[in-house]
Amino acid sequence: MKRKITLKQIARELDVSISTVSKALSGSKEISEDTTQKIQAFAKLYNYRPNNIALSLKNRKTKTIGILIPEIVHHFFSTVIRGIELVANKRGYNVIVGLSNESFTKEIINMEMLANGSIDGFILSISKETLLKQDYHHFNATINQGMPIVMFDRVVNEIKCDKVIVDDYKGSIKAVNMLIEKGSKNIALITTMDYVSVGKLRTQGYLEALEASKIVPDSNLILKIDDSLVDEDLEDLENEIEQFFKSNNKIDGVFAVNELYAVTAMKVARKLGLSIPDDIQVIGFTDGVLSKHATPSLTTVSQHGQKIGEQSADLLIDRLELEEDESLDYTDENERNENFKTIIIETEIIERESTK
Amino acid sequence: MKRKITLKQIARELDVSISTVSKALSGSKEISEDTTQKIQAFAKLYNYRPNNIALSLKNRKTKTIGILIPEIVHHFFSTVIRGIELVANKRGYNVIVGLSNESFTKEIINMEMLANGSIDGFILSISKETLLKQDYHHFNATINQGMPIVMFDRVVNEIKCDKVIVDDYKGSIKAVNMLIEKGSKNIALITTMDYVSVGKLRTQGYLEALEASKIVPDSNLILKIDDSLVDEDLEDLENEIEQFFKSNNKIDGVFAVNELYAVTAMKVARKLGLSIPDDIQVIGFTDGVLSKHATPSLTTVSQHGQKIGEQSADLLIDRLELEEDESLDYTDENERNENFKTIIIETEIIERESTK
DNA sequence: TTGTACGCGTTATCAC
DNA sequence: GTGATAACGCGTACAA
Repeated sequence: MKRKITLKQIARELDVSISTVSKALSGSKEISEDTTQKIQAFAKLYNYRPNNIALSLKNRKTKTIGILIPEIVHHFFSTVIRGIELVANKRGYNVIVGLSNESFTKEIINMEMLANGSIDGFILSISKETLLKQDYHHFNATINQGMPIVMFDRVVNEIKCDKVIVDDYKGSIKAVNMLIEKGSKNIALITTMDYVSVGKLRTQGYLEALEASKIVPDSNLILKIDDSLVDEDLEDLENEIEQFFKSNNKIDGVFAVNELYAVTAMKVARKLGLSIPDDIQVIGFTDGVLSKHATPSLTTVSQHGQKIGEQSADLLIDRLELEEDESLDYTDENERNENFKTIIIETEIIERESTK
Repeated sequence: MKRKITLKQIARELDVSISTVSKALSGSKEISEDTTQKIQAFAKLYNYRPNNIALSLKNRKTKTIGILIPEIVHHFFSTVIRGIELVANKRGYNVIVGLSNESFTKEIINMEMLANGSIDGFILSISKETLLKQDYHHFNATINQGMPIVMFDRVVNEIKCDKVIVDDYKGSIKAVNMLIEKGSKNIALITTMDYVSVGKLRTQGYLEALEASKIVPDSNLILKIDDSLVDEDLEDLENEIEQFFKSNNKIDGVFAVNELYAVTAMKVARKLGLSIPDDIQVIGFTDGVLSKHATPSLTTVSQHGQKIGEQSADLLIDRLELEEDESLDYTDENERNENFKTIIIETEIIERESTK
C-alpha cells in the first residue's frame, strides 16, 4: 500500500528541492529539460497528484459548491442536483450536499458546517420551517461573510442574492387556460398552505386566469392541504380529496400544484366513477415520474429542474470567478448589491392523456 | 462585509500570540482565566469558527465522505444518499456527491478528482459501463492508496472492500413464491441484461423459486430488456412487453426486476383487457413512488435504500476511525484484508393491490 | 538553472 | 501563563 506521494517525497527521492519539483511538474521552463523530464517521469510513475486540500488552503478557495435542499428523495430536487453537478463538473467544481429535511435548525447547522471554509458558495432552496418562521438571519450572515448564495425555487425577495425561479404564476395561468380552452367550466384548485411561496404564486395564477376569462372564482372550489399533516399519509389525502369532490360535484377540471395531488385526484375521480379526461380533466404542476407513468398519464406543467440547476450553478460560478478579479477593491460597498440577478425559468406544458 | 476572522486577526487585535488565542479558545487551562475570558468573548463577538480546510490539512483528514453513484434522479439512489447523509451528519461528516451517469470514464474522473485529498473514503455503486467492461483498476488503485471504499448494491466480489448488498436472490424467491401461493401458474419474468449483477441474481432467484415448486421454467416466459436501448423511450418498452404478452397469453403472474417494468406491464395488461390482480398478478422489485401511487398500487420487494445508506456510512466511518488508532504499525499487510465485511440487507415484501 | 523563504490557518510541542 | 516554532502540502517571489 503506497500512500499518496507528495512534492516533498519526490524532492527527497530525486535529490532536488521541492520548488524545483513543483516547477518541473507545472512545466515551467525555468527548469532544465533534463531535470524536468526526470521529475515528470518519476511523478507519473508514482501517480503524483497535487493535494486538493493544500491547494484550497493556499488559494483560499475550494472549488466546491455547497448544495442545501430540504429533501433529496424528491424528483424535482434530484433533477436540480443533476443540473448543478453537470455544470459544476464541467467548470471544475465539486458538489457537496446537505439536507435540511425541511427543518430550520438543520438548515442552520448545515450552513455553519459548510461555511467554515469547506465551500466557495451555496446553492440552496429554503426549508418550509424557515419560510414559516420567516427567520433568514443565517442567510444574511453567510452573505455578509462574503460567501455568495444562489437561491432557487423557494426564495424570498428580501435576501440580497442571485435567484433562479420558476414562473409559477405564469405556468399556472397557462395550465388553467388550457383547461378552460378544452371545455372545463368548473375548475378546482388543489394547493398547499400559503406560506410556501410557490403555492401562493400558483394559487394567484389560478385566480387570475379565471378572472381573465370572466369566470368568478368560487372559494368552494379551492382545497388547501396542510401537507405538514398529510405528507406520507396517503389515505388522509385521498379522503380529503374525496370529500372535496363529493361536496362539489360540478367540478369538471382540476389544477393541482404538484403531481401527487394531481395523481391522487385522478385516483379519487375514477373511484367516483368519473372518466378522465371526458368527465374531468386534470393538470398537475411539477413534472416527474408519477405524471409520466400514471394511468392515464398526466398533463403537467414542467419546471425544468435540471435547467434550474444548471443556471444556478452558472450564476454562482460566474460570481465566484468574477470576485476573483475584483477581489481587493470595493470603492462602493453598495455597488455589489445592485448586481443580483433573478433568472426566471419558463414553464412548459406537457400534454398527456389527462386532458382532452 | 466582515470576512471570516482568523486566529491571527484575533491575536493581533488583542495583542497576544496566536497560540495563546488557540489555547484559550480550546479551553486550555494553561491560559489565565482573565485572558481566556477576554479572548472567548472577542471570538464569540466576531463569530470565530476554525477553518475546516486548515484543520483538514493539519489532521490529514477531511471528515468528508465521497458518494459516487450512477444516477441521482432515481428513487433508490436518492434514498441511499438520504441514509448516508443521515448517519454521516450525526457522526460529524459531510457528504460530497459525484455522478458517473453510468459512464466508465466519468466514474474514473470523479474518483480521481475526489481522491486527491478531498475526502476520507468512498461509498459507491458501480456504473453499468464499468460492470460491462469489467475493468476495476480504479477501485483497486484507490484502495491501494489507503483510501477505504464501501460498495453498495452493485458490487463485484473481487474487490477487497466492505460491501452492503440487498438480498436480491432471496427477495426474488420470496416474490415468486408469493405469486405461486396466490395461484399464479405461469409466471413471467421481466428483467435486464445479465451484466448488471443484481439483474442476474434476481433472475436466479426466480428460477430457483420455480424449481423449488416443481415448476419447469420456460424460457419463453423470460423477457430480457436491453435498457441501454430503451431507457427513456417508454413506447419501445411498452411495445416490447406487449409483444411478449401477446405471444404468451397464458401468463397469469409477472415478476419484474424494477418498478418501471412492473408498472408498464400493468399498463399493457390492462390495455389487453386483463384485470389485475384477478387475471394477472404483478410484483416488482425496488419500492418507489411509482409502486405506491400506481393504480392499482403495486406489490413490491422493498430494498430499504435508506438502511443501505446508513449501514454503508457506518461501515465506512467505523473503518476510518479504526484506522486512526492502528494507523502506524501494520506487521502483517494481509491482516487488513481479512476484515472486510459484507452486510446483507433483508428485503421485505410490501403487499398492495396488484396481488390477490 | 536551481534553491530559499514565505504564507495559507491550525494545533502541538517546547522554551521562556 | 505566554509565546515562538514546526508541521500539514503547495506555489511562487525572490535570491543565488
